[in-house]
Amino acid sequence: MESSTRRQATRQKLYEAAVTLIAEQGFSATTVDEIAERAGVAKGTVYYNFASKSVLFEELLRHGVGLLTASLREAVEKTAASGGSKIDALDAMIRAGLVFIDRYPAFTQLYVAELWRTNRAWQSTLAVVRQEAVAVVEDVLRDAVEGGELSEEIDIPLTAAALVGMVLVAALDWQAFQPERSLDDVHAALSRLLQGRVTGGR
Amino acid sequence: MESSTRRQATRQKLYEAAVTLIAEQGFSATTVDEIAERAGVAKGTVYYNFASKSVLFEELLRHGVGLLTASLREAVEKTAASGGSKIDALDAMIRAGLVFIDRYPAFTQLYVAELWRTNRAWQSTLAVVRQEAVAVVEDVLRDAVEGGELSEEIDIPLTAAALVGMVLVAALDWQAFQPERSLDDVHAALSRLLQGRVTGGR
DNA sequence: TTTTTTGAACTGACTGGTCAGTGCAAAAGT
DNA sequence: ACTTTTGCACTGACCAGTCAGTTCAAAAAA
Repeated sequence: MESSTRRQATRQKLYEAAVTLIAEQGFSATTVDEIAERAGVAKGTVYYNFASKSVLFEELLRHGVGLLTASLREAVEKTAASGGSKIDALDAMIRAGLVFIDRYPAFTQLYVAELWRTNRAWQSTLAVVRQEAVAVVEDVLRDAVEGGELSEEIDIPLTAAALVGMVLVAALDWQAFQPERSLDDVHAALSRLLQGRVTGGR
Repeated sequence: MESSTRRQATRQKLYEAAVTLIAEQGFSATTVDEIAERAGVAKGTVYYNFASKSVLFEELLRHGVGLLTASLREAVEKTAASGGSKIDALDAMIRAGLVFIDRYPAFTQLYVAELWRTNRAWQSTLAVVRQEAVAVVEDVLRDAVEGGELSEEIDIPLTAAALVGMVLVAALDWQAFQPERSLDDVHAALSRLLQGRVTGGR
């Protein structure tokens, strides 16, 4: 419907306004009035589209992680389609992660800031979407072990977490403290670490 | 004398109260009343000891990162004293980082949540203490390159950031989503990644 | 007509920060 | 010895301001 797309557009504007404000200030410090103003809509519109400030935030989280997950999956599929190894798929995911963070730095920032918090209303939502994203990495690691590309000794959940952390923190640090570097620089450094070309690797 | 230690003890109690509350709820969502109550002092005492809620938080950040930095440095020195290589020093720092996060999970959580935020009062403070901590890692990497243990091609700032991220995220994920794992498990997984024993490493 | 948005007024709960006053141990005064 | 003063550390009621959420009549799309 036409009506549906109009609402959709309004919601999108609210997402974009909320994500930057919350990334900068945090959830509690961001007021609904600010979000409405930045989105260029009336306050009433916020409450017409979302039941509450928390609900807006939760849907924003789902929306954002959905984009990331799709992007990671796409990277894996493309690698497979062009006959790459599982290690190539891991490398492609690193790049996809960097591109995502480069495109949506505010979302990433906010995600990291909230992920490990406890006692928050959206904690369970967050645990679910996190698992969806991490699972993509874990699946590739698992396939790589089964295919003999990786040692059977590796600890899949922990290694996946470490890889995600490597990308996440390197990218955020890049944006915040070394913005002059290029995406390729960052990718090269991470790739090197992944492939054991930092510490000799025997 | 006596008075000074009394103040010190009160400030310590306030740090401990603030760190868990802010880690759970975030800075803005945590009220000064809550901090005072958890510390077992009156609200006025908070303002007797700290100029404002923000100042309390800033000093808390300095205090905590100071502990971490000291711990990392100690790990490096011990390795050097027992004749270990620079790679051994890196590994020892990984463990020291894990031990720190295990001991002060709330602080770590709060640090990560605030580190990449912009437009916050304590942003500059945070940039300074971050650099102090990261510099310890960078120094070891630099020594390792000079000593020929690491390739000259590695990008020291980016690799340092990636290593820190690897430890940080793996540890927080361990605490939040896989608490049944042991510190040794996590250390082993990270060690393997560092030493290129995940992706064959040729 | 129906859906969506507007925008301003209002409420009630909550919060950072203030300040006059309390308790008390050590120093000063006698 | 004993009284008085000093000032540090702490207290908690209080205030002025803020914010999420509500309401609603009217306008603007579609």
